[in-house]
Order: sequence, then C-alpha cells, then structure tokens
Amino acid sequence: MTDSKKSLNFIEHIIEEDLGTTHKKEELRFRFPPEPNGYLHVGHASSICLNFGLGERYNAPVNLRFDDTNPAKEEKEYVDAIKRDVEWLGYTWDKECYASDYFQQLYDWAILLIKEGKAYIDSQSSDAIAQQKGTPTEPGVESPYRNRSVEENLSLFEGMKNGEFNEGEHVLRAKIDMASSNMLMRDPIMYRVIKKDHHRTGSDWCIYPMYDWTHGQSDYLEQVTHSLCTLEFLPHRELYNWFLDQLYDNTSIRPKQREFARRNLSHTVVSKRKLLKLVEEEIVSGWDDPRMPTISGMRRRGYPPAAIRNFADTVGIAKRENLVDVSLLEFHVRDELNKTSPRIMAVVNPLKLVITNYPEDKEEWLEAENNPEDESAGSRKVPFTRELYIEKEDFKEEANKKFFRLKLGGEVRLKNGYIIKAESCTKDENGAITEVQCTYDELSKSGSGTPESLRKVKGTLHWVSTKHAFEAEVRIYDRLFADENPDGHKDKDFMEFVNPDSLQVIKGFVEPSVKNAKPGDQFQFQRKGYFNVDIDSTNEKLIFNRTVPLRDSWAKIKE
RNA sequence: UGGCCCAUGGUGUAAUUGGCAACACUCCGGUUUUUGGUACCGUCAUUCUAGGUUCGAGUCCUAGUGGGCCAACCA
Repeated sequence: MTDSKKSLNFIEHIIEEDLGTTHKKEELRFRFPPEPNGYLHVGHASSICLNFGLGERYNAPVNLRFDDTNPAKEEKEYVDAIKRDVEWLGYTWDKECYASDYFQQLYDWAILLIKEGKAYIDSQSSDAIAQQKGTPTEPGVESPYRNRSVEENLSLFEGMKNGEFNEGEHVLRAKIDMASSNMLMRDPIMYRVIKKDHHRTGSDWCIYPMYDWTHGQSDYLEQVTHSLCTLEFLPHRELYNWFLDQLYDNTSIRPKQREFARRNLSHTVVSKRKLLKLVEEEIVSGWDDPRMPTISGMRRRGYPPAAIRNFADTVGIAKRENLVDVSLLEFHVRDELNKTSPRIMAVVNPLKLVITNYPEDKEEWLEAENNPEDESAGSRKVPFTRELYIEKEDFKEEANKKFFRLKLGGEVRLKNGYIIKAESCTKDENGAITEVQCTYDELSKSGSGTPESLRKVKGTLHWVSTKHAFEAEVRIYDRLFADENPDGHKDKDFMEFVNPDSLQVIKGFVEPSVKNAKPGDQFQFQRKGYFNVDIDSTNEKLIFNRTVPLRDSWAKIKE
C-alpha cells in the first residue's frame, strides 16, 4: 500500500511528535469507547476506523471499552450489537473493557479525593445546583455544603453507596472552582445515586460515576496514550486533566485527550432520537433497514466493510465542521464491489423481445464472463432462446443518434449473444409497447471470431430468456432525505425532507445461475447496479436490495 | 453581554512547520470499451476580509467577519 507515503492528519502529527519526545512506540494504545445504549451508525464507523486505523498504522493495541456508567440507559443487547459491528468492519480489539470494571477503583479514588478535601457531598436538589452553577457569562456561587467536614462527607458517601438515600438526595462533587470560565470546572458531579440494576454489576452499586470522573481514569487504568473524542468534549479536557492531576503517579503513562470534528454525512441524520423517529413512524422497517445510516443498515444494504474503511480514510480527519457528500461513500462502495461482484444479467423492468428468425425450439447456452475485472472469476453459461426479456427503457420506436439502444430499424448486440435488428413492435390499446420483434444475425455470435461477430455496434443490451428467467423481488433504494442537510435547518423539521420515493419495490427477472443465491450474496446486475440478496429472502422467493446503482452517464444525457 | 474552538475549489482532506497550493470525490468535456460500467486524459482556487512581520505568508501577529461548542444527577 501507499500508506506510508500518505500525508499525516493532525492527530498523527501529535502522535509523531510524542514519539519523538515523551512516548515510545511500544507504549502507544488507543481505544474505542461506545456507550451501549443504541446502535452504531456511520459516525461511529468513522471513529472506529480512526482509532483502529491508528492501531494498525502504529501496530498498537486498541481496546474496545464500553462506557457503561448509566444503568438507566444501557443494555447488554447493545453490547453484543456493537461487538458484532466492530468485527464486521474488520477490526480486532485488544482488550474488551467496561468502565463498570473500574467501579471499585473509582470509588476508592473518590474516597481519596474526599480525604484530601477535593470532593464533597452536596445535598441540594438538582434544580438548586443548576441555579448555583451560573451561566457562561456569570460565575456560579458555592454550595452551602461545600465545606462539610471530611468525616461527614465520608459517612454520607458511604451511606449513598449502601443505598441509604434516595436518588437525588445527595451527590458527590469535585471541589474545583465555581467561578471558572469553564462551566465544567464549577464543582462537577462525580457520583449520583441510581437505584437500578446494572447490566454487568447487577445490584452491587447504588451509586454510579459520571462520564468525566470515569473516562479519563479508565484511560489511565488501561494505559491508553491517546484518547480521541469529538469536538464537543473539548471543554471537558480541562477537567479530564484536573482529575488525572489528582491521581497521576508519575511512573506510568498519562493519557491525553484530543478532539476531532465528527464527520457528517449528507442526505441523512444520525441522532439517536431522529433515527428512532424514523423507525417509530415506520418511514423505515427498522434499525437495520437498508436505508438507515446504521452499521447494521449499511451491512444489510450490501455496503462492503472495506468500502466504509476506505471512505473514512479518504475523508480524513480535522477540526472544522463538515458535511461529507454521500457520493463519496457510494464511490467507495462501487469501487469495492466492482472488483468483487460477479456480473449477472437481470431485467428489472421487462419488455418481451421475440427473435422471429430464431428457431422456436432452439436453446443455446452461451459463455458469459463472470467479472471482467477479475479473470480468476471464470465464466458461466446463460440460456438463450427465441423469446427474451429486455429492459423496457432499452427500446424506443424512434430516437436520436445519442440513443445507443434498440430502435426500429436499428441494431444492437445482446450481451454475450448476437447482433439483432428491431423490425417491428406491438402495442396495447393504450399505445404502450408490449412486444418487440427483431431478427438476428446468426454469424454474429459473441466469441465466434467470425467477421460478423467482430462488427462494432454502438449498443449492448442485457437480457434474460423468458423460459429460463425466474422472478425476484427487487428493492430499489434511494436517499432517505431529499435535502443534503436535513437537520441543518432552524425553522424546518428534518421530517419535512423525508424522500417519499426512497423505496420502490418491483418485480424483476434474473438469469437462472443465481437461483440458489443466499442472503448476503452480492452481484452486479449488468448495466444496472450492485445488488445483494436480502435476509427476507426465502427458498421460494429471492429478494434483492439495490446496494448502489452503476454510474449512469446516459441518465444525465437524457435530462 | 463571557470563555474556548474553527475558517484552503462545489464537497472532504493535504501542503516536508515560512519557499511553485496537492490528492480524492462531484460536475463538465474527451479516449478506450460486447456493461452509456471499469480504466485513462483534460477543465474547475484572488487559501474569509483588512492590516502587519518577512527577500518570501495558506502557514506567524493584530483586528474584523462568519460558523461551532459551553449553564444534563447524559455520554
């Protein structure tokens, strides 16, 4: 790969600098820290690729750490889904960690802070505490409980731990600076009482640590060198460092938090609340609907993990707001699928074609290349008969010279078959074309090497023998939102931009070679796009999802 | 009315830390092609503005403008 040649992003610059000064290469360690309270989406995928990508680049371990400090929201189900998604993306974590594994250590450290007079129990309501916090422009005021004795703090904290108090009665706060310009430094809450079982620790705890008191310490315990998070955590860095200052022993690695801008994808939304709304209002069929930007949705859609990794890689990482166009993602999906997908012929919108000079009972099995991009993919045979289906849009009675497809009196090659000439067509009472009659040149057979077979005709059509074709359901997906930034409008709700035509279900005909395809199998329907077999398929009924259409320069000319 | 962060083609990122603005996608145009696919070639920029430092500024300084973040017992 040209990986080593690639220019560095700002995170890599920081790491390179650290390697030249404070850190050894063997010490490097990263982590991906999801909260198990929902499904992963493209945004998470970018973060996964960032952290695990750094792991690969520097040959450093990457921990998968579940930030499970809030039993009110988190569930094991999500842990399993997250692990499956990370694995599917192609990454292997070093240690599987849980913030909950550190509850005892965190508790012990909290007692240490109390003893040093750096933390205290506040017994006010959350409203009162919020009041006293001040605003970004005005300093806060100190809690009346701020100067409780160490003994009283210790005993109250133990009482909290033992379940002697109700939720909201007391909290443990760090004693920092109520006048700080950074709101997070105004005596942040470290512990609150939550009387709810935890997915891992069960009923062991009645108090749970807050994010800020947990994350940096978890990094420290795991000896993570670079703790990367999104930009909105930037103000947390000061607190991250303050907590570490209280505990850092000078002999081990001191983790550092650095922030990057989350990568936004055009034509979609990613917030949990909004995705849930799409599910609940049945705009989509579920969290893994192929139109969803969730990792499970993209997997079902047929996006290869390598495409997502390459996408994240070419997007890069920086500190400014951004909106990456989905077409870049789609480019990588095509790029990957082009190399790997076997080609087949499938007619999605059928029109009957009769070759009048082809013997009625004749049947030929023609050689068809499986993948012109991959010689080792070999070839297969496809049946050719007098009656075929072609794509409706591939025939016009008359058309200008830009139309390379079939028109009356015009010639076209049937892919892997013969050159044909359209002679006539029949229509129904509404004037819609129902059948096209043509003649074929027997000597023009593909691969026969005859002068006739070498003739150049402008258009090549895919087709399927009516007798051998079998029906399949084809689900054509389009962007879920018509607007490139659906939640970027102040006065308009994102739901206003839902694309009503994001799913089209149609009947198509596919060549017999794919009859036994299994869910997940991917194909290129020649001239149409990449499709995979959906998990809704049964032995009786094949269902294809359109992963992404082929680039279509004809569609642009038509406009 | 405070503090912090950010600003490079239509989009996203680079620029050996002060030395010819590069790569990818998109768009448009072309070559090749038994997929109007793929591949290949070409076009697309006063680096937000105004000053300053310097032989030299996308890069450093100042001010302005624009955008983002910060007042959950969420992460």
